Amino acid sequence: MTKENITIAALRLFLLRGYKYVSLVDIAGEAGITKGGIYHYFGSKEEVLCTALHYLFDRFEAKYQELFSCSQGVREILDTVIAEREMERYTYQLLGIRKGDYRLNFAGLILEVIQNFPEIQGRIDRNHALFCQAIETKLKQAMEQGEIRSDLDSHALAILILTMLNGQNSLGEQLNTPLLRKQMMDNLWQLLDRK
Amino acid sequence: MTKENITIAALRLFLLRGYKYVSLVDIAGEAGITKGGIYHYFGSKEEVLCTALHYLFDRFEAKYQELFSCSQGVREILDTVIAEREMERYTYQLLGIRKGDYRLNFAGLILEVIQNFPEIQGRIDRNHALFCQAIETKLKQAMEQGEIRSDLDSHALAILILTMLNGQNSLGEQLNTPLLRKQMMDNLWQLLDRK
Amino acid sequence: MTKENITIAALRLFLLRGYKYVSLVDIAGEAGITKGGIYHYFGSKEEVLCTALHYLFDRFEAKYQELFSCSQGVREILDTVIAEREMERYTYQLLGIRKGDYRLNFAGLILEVIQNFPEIQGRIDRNHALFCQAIETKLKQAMEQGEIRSDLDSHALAILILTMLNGQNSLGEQLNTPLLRKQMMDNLWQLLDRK
Amino acid sequence: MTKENITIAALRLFLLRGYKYVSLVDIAGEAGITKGGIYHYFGSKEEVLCTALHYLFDRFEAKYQELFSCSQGVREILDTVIAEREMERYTYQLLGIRKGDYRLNFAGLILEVIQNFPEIQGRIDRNHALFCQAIETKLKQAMEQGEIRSDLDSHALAILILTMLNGQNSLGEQLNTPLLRKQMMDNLWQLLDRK
DNA sequence: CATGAATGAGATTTCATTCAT
DNA sequence: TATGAATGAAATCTCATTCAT
Repeated sequence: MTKENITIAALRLFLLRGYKYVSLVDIAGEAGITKGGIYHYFGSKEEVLCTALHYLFDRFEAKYQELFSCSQGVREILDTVIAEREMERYTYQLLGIRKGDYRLNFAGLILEVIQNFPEIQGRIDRNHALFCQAIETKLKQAMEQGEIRSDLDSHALAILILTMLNGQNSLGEQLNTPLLRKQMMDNLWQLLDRK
Repeated sequence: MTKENITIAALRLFLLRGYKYVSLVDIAGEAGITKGGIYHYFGSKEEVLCTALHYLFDRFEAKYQELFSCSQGVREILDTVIAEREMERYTYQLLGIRKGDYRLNFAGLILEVIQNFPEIQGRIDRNHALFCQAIETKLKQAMEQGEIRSDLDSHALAILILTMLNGQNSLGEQLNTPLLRKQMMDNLWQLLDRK
Repeated sequence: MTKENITIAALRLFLLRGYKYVSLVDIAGEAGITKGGIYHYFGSKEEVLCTALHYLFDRFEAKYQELFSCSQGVREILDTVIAEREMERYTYQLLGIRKGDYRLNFAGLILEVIQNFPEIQGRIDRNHALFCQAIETKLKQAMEQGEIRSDLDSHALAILILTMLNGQNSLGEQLNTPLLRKQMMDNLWQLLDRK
Repeated sequence: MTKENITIAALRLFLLRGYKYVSLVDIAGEAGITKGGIYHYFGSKEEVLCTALHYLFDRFEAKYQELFSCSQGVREILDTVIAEREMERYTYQLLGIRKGDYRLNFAGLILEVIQNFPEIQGRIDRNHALFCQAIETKLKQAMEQGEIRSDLDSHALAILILTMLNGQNSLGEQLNTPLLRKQMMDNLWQLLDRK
């Protein structure tokens, strides 16, 4: 219970500011305990990071399955993921925060971690791979059922979609509005649509 | 002269490891002076960061102009930028390093800065905006000249391209190979091509 | 029962690493309980130390009596104590360890305690005094019976022997071999021998 | 200058209380600077310890040479070293303290270090070896010149003397008085004297 | 009896910053 | 200009101790 509190508090702060900008005092305060208490559950700050990211990825990966193996059409799913930023919404819900309160930065944390904590790289890569796989499977289905055009490479398409999702995080607020996301999605659909 | 040395040394290290993972001792060492000396040219570490980023963006923005206002066709330009990662290559050249030596992480630095240094956000947004503008102008031209289809919104397209570029940075090595980048580019062209 | 377990576990670790290098978690682990449990039997870590040392000294002092009041000649007893390091052997047996497993450092623990825990100094001094007394009594007997020369001061001799025993502990392995100990003993006998 | 100040301050405190009982704040205070300043000269607390011990041993070893290669007779030298505790007196002088101010515990520090800092063990062993060598050489000379009896093993004798010196440190004040030390020395001379 | 959660004081270490020279 | 000494705040981490259960 307390361990999960700490994990979630840490995750919230790491996503908000980045690993190096969050101190154990911050985490302890957010989790409602004291600094030393964290060491009852974790051996080091880095272990908190690992646990937090594994926690997040476990849930993300279940969420990917749920999203892409449902019976909805590809268009609806992509709308949910790209235009409505479902993963971001889900993260807020997971961490128990309302969207207006904080501005999370998932991509930033991942990039910080990738550069400086080699031992978590494997998990990040696996997460990316699972996400691609989920999209790709759905795309293949859709191609077989004539829902989208079938002369494109489904693997490359899946990566393109992942790339777009990651790229959205780097944009400032002016370039990341609901309207613009919807237009990007429309463009993507122009590409996929079977005419 | 010394100031530019420091700026470039700092930029190299910031891109390599992220702002918080680089100390002034590191920068001084890389620039061939001592820690105290940095304070002759800069008032604080944050000022070094600002200067370095402005330095980089100044050159980036000139580079955008050069890339997108040349007489080449859109396809060739996008190939250069997306598949061949021209901006990355250019950064290496600017900092006097060979590509094999280091692995830069532009997106990571930007996201770190966006989260924690509000005063540089403006410049980042401007940089994004200028990049979009350059693409957009080129796209409009191409539409007028019948080089690409003209029924798409050029602004949204430009943002889509920027998003893809940013997103590439977040991918691990397995998902960011020359071949995959080429396939992504092919997919993009399927969308743009006037059939 | 449990209390003696803890006492012995603590003694083992203190002798092995020194008081400050042993944590209550270590002791609890060695004793097969948890940290909190120690506080049922002891009021503080320092109390564990005191108890452990008193435990050791109680047995040491009984051992001195046994060694020096037996009917063996002085030479044999000194051989046992100096050349064969009987007290060390006895300590291993007391703590239930085989000699190869660990390398105890009795002198180190005593010196650490002497410097930093004044309240146990009395017991250490008493232990030294009892040891001296036991030797001295035996020496006097041997002088009366013409076993050793009788023109030396028995008190000073006893202290000299104690000093040698203490000093052996400080030596590295190269200067503390069975052969060298035997030679030291021979030299000592040259001094004592009635010619 | 400052570095030597820190080294000496640290040495003083380490000898007084033991490594683990001395904090960097203590050392900094004793040296007249602040905690952080120590890291200008030393990479870690352990490095301070190493430097301090090497500093001490360098001077000790020079002192051994001086003591044992002078033209005085063996008896006088041993009196100086054993009965008058010359090395202790010299240590006080080296660290700039008067004997009454502190009670140094050289043997305790050495034993703590031997157990817990393997990388300095070599130096300690070398120090012991050099000390033995110096005594042994002097003893051999004295045997040749008929100053002491020549039928004893000079190496074993040297170790016996070293052992006595080390052992003295472990004794409480009641067993380590000038008078008792003098008597121990007399006993030793009974052994060495050519009759 | 015993556990495990939690605290809080203190330890080592890092590092941006200042300043005399 | 530039250096190197020094500071001080803050970060990570350790651990004896307390206490509810």
